[in-house]
Amino acid sequence: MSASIKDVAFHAGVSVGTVSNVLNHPSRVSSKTVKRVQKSITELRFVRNDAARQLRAGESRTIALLVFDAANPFFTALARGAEDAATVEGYSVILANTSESHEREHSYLDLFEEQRVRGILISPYGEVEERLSTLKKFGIPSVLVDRVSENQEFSSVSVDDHAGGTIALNHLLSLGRTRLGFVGGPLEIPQVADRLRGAQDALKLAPGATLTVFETSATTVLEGRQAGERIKALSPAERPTALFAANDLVAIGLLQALVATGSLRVPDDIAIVGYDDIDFATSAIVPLTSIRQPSALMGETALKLLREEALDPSKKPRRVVFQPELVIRESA
Amino acid sequence: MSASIKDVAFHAGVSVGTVSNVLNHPSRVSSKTVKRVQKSITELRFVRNDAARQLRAGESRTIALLVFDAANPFFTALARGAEDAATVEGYSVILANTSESHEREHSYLDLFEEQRVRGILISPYGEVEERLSTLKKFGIPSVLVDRVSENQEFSSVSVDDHAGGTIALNHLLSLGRTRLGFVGGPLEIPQVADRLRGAQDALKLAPGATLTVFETSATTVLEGRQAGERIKALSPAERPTALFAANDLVAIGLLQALVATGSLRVPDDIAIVGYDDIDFATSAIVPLTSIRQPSALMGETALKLLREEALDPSKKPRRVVFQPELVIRESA
DNA sequence: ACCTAACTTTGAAACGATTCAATTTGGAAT
DNA sequence: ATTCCAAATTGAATCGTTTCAAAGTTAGGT
Repeated sequence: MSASIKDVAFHAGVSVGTVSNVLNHPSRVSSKTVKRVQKSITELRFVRNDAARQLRAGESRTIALLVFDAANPFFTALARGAEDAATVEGYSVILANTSESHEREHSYLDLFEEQRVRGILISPYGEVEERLSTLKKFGIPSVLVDRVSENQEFSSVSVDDHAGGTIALNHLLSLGRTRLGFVGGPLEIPQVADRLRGAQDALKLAPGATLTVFETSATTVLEGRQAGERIKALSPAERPTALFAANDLVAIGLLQALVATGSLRVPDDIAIVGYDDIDFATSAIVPLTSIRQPSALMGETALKLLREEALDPSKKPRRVVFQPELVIRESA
Repeated sequence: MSASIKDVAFHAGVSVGTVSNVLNHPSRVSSKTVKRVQKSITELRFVRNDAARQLRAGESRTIALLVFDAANPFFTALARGAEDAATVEGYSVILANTSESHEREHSYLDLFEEQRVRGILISPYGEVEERLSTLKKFGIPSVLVDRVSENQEFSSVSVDDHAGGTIALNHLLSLGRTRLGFVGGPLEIPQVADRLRGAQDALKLAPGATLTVFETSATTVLEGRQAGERIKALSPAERPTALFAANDLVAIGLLQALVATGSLRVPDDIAIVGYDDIDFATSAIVPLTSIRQPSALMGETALKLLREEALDPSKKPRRVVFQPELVIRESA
């Protein structure tokens, strides 16, 4: 169908080796020949066959990014960071969406192995470390994203949720609020638990301040709104004057319950800090103060770690932990 | 590094041809041999090298899906539909994100051509039909998604926005409202214009009803809120009693302006219909009545059209247009 | 004019799978 | 025991690249 390197060689009157050199090591070829070959390439619309190149070279130039929820803004930002970094290195990133399915997670890993991708960036949904471990033995390294490796076998890029909790609480304390509340759950989710612990640890340094936990069964807008109703029903004396929500969705739910019906003012009566700094945070009824994770930077870093492992498979895994950042808007 | 078909053949004491047959045409091989070979395959952890297979077979089993905004819930749903359909056919889908960059759009098309993907599903960002046309000549078919082909050269899957507008307006009329408003813009965006025209055409059949257009400069929450402020400032006599928003983001902005400050009730004073039925529609302050597009079905259909073209490249392009659907919640 | 060193170009081998014509095997029928 | 046929198996050729040792070319110094 399309022209091969042989056709180009014939058309330009040189050998296939020379054409290949024009493609991969132009400095080895005289500039006159380079020009002639390139002319043939455009005339014949030659496009390198990646399968053949990869077969011979033994390694591909694609990196796979496997996430369990491609719709999550955090992951799309991360993907963009990884893609940018990959482009610089001459790699391309293909994105695959687990869609929170164990089966899909495995079948994509199978596909990537057949394709002999250069490496895998993965935000694991199920238990895959063992599988990744065999892949590593066969020359396909992985880097974990937004999750640390249980057995230290893999490099990882994550965010310090404990620090995020501390930052959020300190901000609320700095506003002079002392009757505080944490809204979110379930507390089994590591991220939620870490954020709460970070807040509690910050509290220890603030004598006189209290932190009540309002646990929810999920971190959704709906659960946030229900928690908000509970809080609104409290007497002014026991009602917290500041809330730290486990994520922005919960915070938006809180806003809806507290503000929409007009009974309380944010931040005057109750200050609110969210987490994640999603796009909707800016356009909430009251623009939301939130904790931002450096998602694009995380993607970029994950790619760099992957490249390190690809170059030297015996390299000791590195664990990179990013610090979150406070973004102040109007809600606190 | 990893075992090849030759290693498996040696280990099982058969020829490479037999191993290949076990992999691709098991019926041609005696069951005794099949078993023995499969044992060797698992013992050696043999995994087919896709590059070699593809080189020899001349065609890949991957389909590329290229969208300009992977974060848009509409596209992720569409992607899922396409993936499901692909799995059934034995194909896999890789997702690439243009990120609203012309350069990226082109470089991904280059990559796909090098990889000789089996076909491309694309929601074009820039002017790419010419490029797709050459790809088609070289055996890589494309199907346009959420956009129709200008020169009829490609199959496409889209949604009837005109009908969506009609459905929305008829619903508002059926609630007995006669002073209506359309909020959204810019009107140069084909989707927005079609929705408005659909609404205007429905209006013609309802004597006595009027439709005022409140144009915005973008379809965002912020613009929706500003439009809402303008509408709130109108005298009760001229204020519409029902609004049709060009999309859910605008509708959410309207809700914020009208409801959050407590002066008007939705739907009692003003009914609101959105468009797209995004996740946030359910969790808006007042759960939003909206127009849903069958995103997953669209992905599935796009994949089927692509397969048709892949099997018979001379096939005439087909244009599939889906009908949107009204989802009634509380806002109207 | 000749030698050398540096630079160019060549062409065959290799990557790992699939295909298919040719060969071998195993039974059934005689 | 012999013949014959279908079923099973073999192995060489092939896909399009890259690599690299070997051969060829050029120019500079004497």
